[in-house]
Amino acid sequence: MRGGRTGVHAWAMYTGDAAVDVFLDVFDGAPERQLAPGDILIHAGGSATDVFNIRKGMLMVSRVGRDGRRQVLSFLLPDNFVGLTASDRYYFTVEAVTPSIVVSRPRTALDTRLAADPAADHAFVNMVFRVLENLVDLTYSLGQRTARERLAVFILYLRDRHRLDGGVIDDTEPALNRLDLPMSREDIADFLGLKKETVSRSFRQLEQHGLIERHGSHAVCIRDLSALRELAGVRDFASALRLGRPR
Amino acid sequence: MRGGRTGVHAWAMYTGDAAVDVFLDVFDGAPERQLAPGDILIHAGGSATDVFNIRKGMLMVSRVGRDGRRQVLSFLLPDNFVGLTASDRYYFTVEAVTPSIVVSRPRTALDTRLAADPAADHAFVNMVFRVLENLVDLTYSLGQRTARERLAVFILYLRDRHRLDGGVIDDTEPALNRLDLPMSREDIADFLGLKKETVSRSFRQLEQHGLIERHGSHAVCIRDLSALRELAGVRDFASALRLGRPR
DNA sequence: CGGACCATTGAAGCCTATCAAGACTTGTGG
DNA sequence: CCACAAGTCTTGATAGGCTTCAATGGTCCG
Repeated sequence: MRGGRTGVHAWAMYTGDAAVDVFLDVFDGAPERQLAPGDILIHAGGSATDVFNIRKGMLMVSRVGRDGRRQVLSFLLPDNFVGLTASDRYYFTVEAVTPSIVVSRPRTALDTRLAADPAADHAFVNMVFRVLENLVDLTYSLGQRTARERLAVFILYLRDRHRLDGGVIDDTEPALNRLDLPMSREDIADFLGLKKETVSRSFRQLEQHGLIERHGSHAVCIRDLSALRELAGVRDFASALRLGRPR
Repeated sequence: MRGGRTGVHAWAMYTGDAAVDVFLDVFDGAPERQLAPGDILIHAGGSATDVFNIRKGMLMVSRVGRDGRRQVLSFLLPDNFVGLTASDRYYFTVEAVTPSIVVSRPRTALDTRLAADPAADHAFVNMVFRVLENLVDLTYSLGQRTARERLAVFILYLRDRHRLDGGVIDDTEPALNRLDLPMSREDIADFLGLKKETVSRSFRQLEQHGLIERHGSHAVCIRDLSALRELAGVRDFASALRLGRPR
């Protein structure tokens, strides 16, 4: 088993419950691979032979249309899982945002593991459902929320994932309010269904309204957490208890 | 086992592969329930005790924010499955669009069935993955496509689901080009992340460009299928072989 | 037949995209 | 370590698409 880590995240912006995702132990002793920013881990259209687990760094899942439009589907952090599809080909691309380390296994190894252990199988299905819920949240954002609201949601998600990655339980821990944004403005834009200029402007607006403070272009500090939550409509998220959602 | 039906659909706009979703037999002999248009089958926030299978009619899955904004997540047709969540509460609402018949089972009955039969379990997980892929397609549409493009996608999805429901294999069957749209303009709008006026105008534009022909407000006829596919960017869909996607 | 609801259409406004320029970062090589 | 170059981010001006507001027209049901 892997240490005491609890995260399964996976894929979409899963932000946690404390259940141990036991199936992740299929990656114990798996070969590691290093990735530099921009390196491609999974090519859309490629044969879906392997599944992956993130060990270090940050990656990005996206889908690109042939005219170049790109929808970023999620950012991946340590302990996240990627690679499974319903068919035999990947239908998304995964690339490194920061220098990263991933481990891989043949898809069959996971299948074997899940078939042999009902508990692992159950944990796996549960993870997939959480991924689905996160994608529903993204869908709601893209379909219904304004640019500023989407950015507020994005900042809160990063905060929460940062919290879980650090193993921090206390949601009021002040250190959580300093956030790293290693991805580019364009990556954020493609995730939120906006253009990079709009993302810039929305950052500025949040700053002007006193919700955040920018430190360079790749870090922010949250100044008014509850106002940010209000703007993001945290109460409307799919998964309970995440992001400090009020009941 | 239920007849020769192949659909699993579920939830998002799943439009098919021919695999038999064996786990659906848990619904054999399950109690039926009739629903009138507007009737609520699942209330967001309610205890997630049951799972459902659609027998007749059309239903709609949505998520509503407390300020009234609503994102429709999918339309459900016969043989579709709904009701499972990662937690113990539903985080979405399901309501009838047309007069419908559904069957239900306790969630535990499904769990038991899946635990006892690896084949059923595998089929189930596979279905969930297809649902995920469909939701990714919707996400791409909401984040990247224009109003007209989204509407084109929508029409093609309905056509394909209609095809599968009717058990039609031949994609060129002319009868497929007449489509029913039982839902309201507002339902379509909330599905596509638009306003109902924009949906109306987009219908008109598609008609003016000769892609479709309107017959009243609840039926359309496809006039130029390949142009519609081009506009929709069918080639960019997640699942292969659906909607007559060119390779 | 009348009324309520839904859909369509028009006009104006707003938000985001686009185009363009300038400021800042970052990485590299001298 | 500094300087320069390339890329990225920010900011401004303008344009376009979708929304909003408003009114008309159509459809369904009592």
